[in-house]
Amino acid sequence: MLTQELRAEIARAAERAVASGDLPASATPVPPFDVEPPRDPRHGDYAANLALVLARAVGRPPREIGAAILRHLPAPSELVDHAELAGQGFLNLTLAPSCLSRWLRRVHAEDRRFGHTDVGRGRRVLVEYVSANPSGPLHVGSGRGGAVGETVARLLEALGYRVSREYYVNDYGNQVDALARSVEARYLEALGRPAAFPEDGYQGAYVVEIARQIVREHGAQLAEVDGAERFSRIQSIALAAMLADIRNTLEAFGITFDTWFSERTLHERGAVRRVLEELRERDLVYEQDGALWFRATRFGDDKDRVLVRGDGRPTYFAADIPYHLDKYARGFEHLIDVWGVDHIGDVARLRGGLQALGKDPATLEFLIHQHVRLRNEGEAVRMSKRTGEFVTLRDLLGAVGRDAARFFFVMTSPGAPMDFDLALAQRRSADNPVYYVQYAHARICSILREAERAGIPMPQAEGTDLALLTSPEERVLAKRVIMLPDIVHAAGTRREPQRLCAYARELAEAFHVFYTQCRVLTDDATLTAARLMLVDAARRGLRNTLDLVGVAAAERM
RNA sequence: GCGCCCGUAGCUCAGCGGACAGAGCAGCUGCCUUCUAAGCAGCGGGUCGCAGGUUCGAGUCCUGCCGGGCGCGCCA
Repeated sequence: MLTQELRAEIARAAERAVASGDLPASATPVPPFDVEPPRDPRHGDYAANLALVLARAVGRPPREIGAAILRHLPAPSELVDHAELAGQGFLNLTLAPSCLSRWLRRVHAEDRRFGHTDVGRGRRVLVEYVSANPSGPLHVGSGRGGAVGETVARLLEALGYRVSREYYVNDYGNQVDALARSVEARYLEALGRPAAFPEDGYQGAYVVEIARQIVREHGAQLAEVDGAERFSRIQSIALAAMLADIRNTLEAFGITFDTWFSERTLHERGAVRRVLEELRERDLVYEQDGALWFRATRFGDDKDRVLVRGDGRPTYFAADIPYHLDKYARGFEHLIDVWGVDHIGDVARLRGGLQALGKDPATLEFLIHQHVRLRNEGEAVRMSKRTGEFVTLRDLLGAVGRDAARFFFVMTSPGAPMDFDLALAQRRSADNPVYYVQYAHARICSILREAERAGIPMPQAEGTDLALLTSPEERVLAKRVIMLPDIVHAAGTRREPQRLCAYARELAEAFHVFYTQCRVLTDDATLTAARLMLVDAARRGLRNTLDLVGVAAAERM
């Protein structure tokens, strides 16, 4: 990362200042400090706050410290053209032309890997997301979880982690039982037989559709078999149908999971029972009112939690503990659960359950995303899964397309509730920020096609004089492109995928401004070569950013 | 009542303890015989919910309050 190079350069200057007696020894070891682009372009390309950070420890005014560091900072150098002391003690740096050139060449050399780093060092991370109950089609809230989870997974891969994507299938318990009873009733109805539709049943048309599918494939045959057997067979058919639908929808959304983990298997192979026994041995459970309770309050939860109900059936929580133990057992060092806000109350108990069994809470992380409020021309769209009146993720994809949906879901902070206005997103117009970014990419591709048509060869990294790129528009574009590694690092380590969308927009803006000010294909062959390399670097930066968000980098629009 | 999250321009939202708080939309004004006008340039628009505190420095961190959302089940 460029900021790391600059940070190291400034830290070395501070060390030299200490060595020469210009700064007291208390300035070393050099503490962490920020190097970032200032808001005001008059403050240079990057600003460092080391002098301000050191003021307290050194006991001297920041400007005095900054002046001492500045005296030992070589400039002009290959990295920094010039540096100046400003404001309360900022060191404002202007990058050397050779620095921009070197990084632009790096963009070409690394191509699809530009922006990637290796802070993860191959550590294994499991990202679990979506994990919606297979009792109905995915709704738009799952779309947000999917987009956020997928982008976080891609960010972590770009940071050098080995990432696995997992969907936890709740194929056990009340909800899938209700699904099976609903399908069973519709099946019997379809055969013209009397059937009472269950009170807690799912009303949606998809239930009728699954019932029809069973009629097509099995006729009346299943109606003849014994009740328990029939229920079980219908349940597995219904489950398979729902999961196929969910999987297809997610694939259309650009998301593919490595693992679909079945909750049922945890019960069947005794993993739930073993965890209960272990908790009992450690005296972390007690019986009350016929139920088995976990002493969650010992681990920071605000009340104890039921593991086994009075009727002997384990709760969802009881299976969640062995599920997460299984993740660790499979070799993952760090777990990220991307959950909807409706599960926020379950975080403390799961954290407590795993802590009780010796797992380090720091290795289990929750990324909670808030609700999506659907709107149509500003008016709220009512949704209810039970009555079947809701907008599915598939509906959304059909209406606004995958690119707009992915970009919109990632664009806002996961922690803030978001409004998704269907009518607005359906208007395929400039209102939509995703087009602004895609359009920049398409324009670059158009220039490259035009260059090819005119027989202008793509410049080679060696022999192209990038020092010709001196106008403000060219420098801003170059600087934005080479920021990508820092952006990916911040977005990934802080789990703030929305930074990618903000950056994509800024990079596109820098290109559009450049485009209106600077002509790429000119009679000047050396300038043309330099600008071709610049826009080709911008193309790679935009494409790599959009790849992380899951949005297509359109070559024509 | 308790817990978590959110309060930033008319609307939807960005904003990494740093310098004069930004974008898009909406409104108004200009710019296409030249690589895509899905673009660019400009004009307006703010007590960053309120009050304290920490800090050289707070929209950002801490505390309290106000407003909103979600959760607080032997549902998932």
